[in-house]
Amino acid sequence: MTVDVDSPAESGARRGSGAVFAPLYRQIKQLLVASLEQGEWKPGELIPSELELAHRFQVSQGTVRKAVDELAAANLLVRRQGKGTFVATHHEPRAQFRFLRIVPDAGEAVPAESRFLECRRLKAPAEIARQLQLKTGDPVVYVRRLLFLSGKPVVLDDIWLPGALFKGLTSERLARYHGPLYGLFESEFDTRMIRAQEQLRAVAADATVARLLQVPKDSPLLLVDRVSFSYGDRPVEVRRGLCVTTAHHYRNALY
Amino acid sequence: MTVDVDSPAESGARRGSGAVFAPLYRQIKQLLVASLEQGEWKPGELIPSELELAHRFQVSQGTVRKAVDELAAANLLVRRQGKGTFVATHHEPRAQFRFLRIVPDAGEAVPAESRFLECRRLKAPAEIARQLQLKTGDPVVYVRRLLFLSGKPVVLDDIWLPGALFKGLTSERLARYHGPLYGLFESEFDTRMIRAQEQLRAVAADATVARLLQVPKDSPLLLVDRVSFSYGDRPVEVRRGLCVTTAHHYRNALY
DNA sequence: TAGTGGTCTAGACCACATA
DNA sequence: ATGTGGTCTAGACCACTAG
Repeated sequence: MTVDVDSPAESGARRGSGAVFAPLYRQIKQLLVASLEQGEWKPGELIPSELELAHRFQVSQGTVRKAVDELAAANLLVRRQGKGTFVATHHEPRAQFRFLRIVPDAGEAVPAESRFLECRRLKAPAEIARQLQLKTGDPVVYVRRLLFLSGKPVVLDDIWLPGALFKGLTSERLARYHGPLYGLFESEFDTRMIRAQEQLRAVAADATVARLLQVPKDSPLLLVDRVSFSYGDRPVEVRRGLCVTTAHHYRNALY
Repeated sequence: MTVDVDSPAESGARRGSGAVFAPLYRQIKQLLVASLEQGEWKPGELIPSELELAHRFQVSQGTVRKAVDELAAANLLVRRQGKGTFVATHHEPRAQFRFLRIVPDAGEAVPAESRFLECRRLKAPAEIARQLQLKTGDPVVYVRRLLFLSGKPVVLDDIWLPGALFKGLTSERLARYHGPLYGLFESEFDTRMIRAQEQLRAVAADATVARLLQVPKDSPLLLVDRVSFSYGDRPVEVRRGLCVTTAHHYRNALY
């Protein structure tokens, strides 16, 4: 399910040898991930057919299929019968709500609208640096934005990104863009968010936050601390969201 | 992934006919779920081998394998190489943390301890009845309990269960039991929780809750509204948890 | 040694999309 | 008509478990 880096993974595809540390299809999977990471196929693009990949890697179609199956289950690839297999993208509407879990209590989920309040470079505080696997003081981009749902401010996000990856990111660039933030990141900065880990807590609104979210001071807010990862489990975003949950909630499914 | 009820599902397993509404392996899957639901194999028990099931259903081993794969992915079955395939159970430690998402900010997840405050029968309020797909006034069992982590009260749960399914459930029965609640439900009441849907919000503690959780009145608490489902997407539990998130948090993974 | 799930293959046919 | 993924089969062999 996850994007494991679970073995040395030789390139030689020998059948059932025993000297190989991972099953063939896992090796194929890692080769495909490597191609995705290196940008051989961009988000939204068609990848080669199963038969073509089978020839390339000198394995049977069934083995490629199993590798692709796992990548599709992990939302890295999307299969479309009759058309082919595509690299998943944060631009397709289907992917919108994978990382946006705040939905209205009643009615349909509505596309969110962003207002960017701040965007500036700064030296990473210790805690942020740790989470991004950087050194304290390394350059990071800091973004503060308000998320509006049905015209009401609902979420205040503070976002930290590694400066090295997001060089051209500015207030103007953000203001011009409309759509999911992760879409922008993948199109303009070659950084694709694959998975994220979140910690949720309830906190009281301080004066500044209360003003921005138009709620009374000390109102209970849902705090969502997120670290997002790209290929190879590299952390590439720290996000701290404060959500008003009077008319919205965070939805989750347990299996 | 989910336990779909996605077709009329004939029992006849004819190969690639076209008159059949679901692929063979989906039909097999539904037949397996039916056997689980009817208790042919109990939680923790070994189910027949793939070859045996293939003979029973008159399909190839590969088709059974695909059906079992999906059921294992949905956590209904557990495969153990060399031993066989087992019915998943809430008793095995592996399953504990699937439905308990509250973990300490630091240190390892510790087994939770329950103190039951109340357990009584009552007529279902409208909202609870709706969520349990009962009629208002139908009998339900109401349970209130405190969850302790490392000796501290952390979660106050209010739980509603269909009275028809939980006839013998009493305070004494609960007090005697140690372990996960869903383990008790599956062993003693033949009701297995398969999946759940949650809504999270931040709220302020009222006087009663504050006293029970040993926090100041109006402290921000994490409210977790859960509906749990058994086989066939039958709702069988409504749970409303209030969590102190000063030293703990709700953890979640996004893919 | 025997039985189980796990991997891999090769080939057939179906369902869907496009030209 | 062609090419894609989706399903199904049959058979071989591997890895793990237990008697």
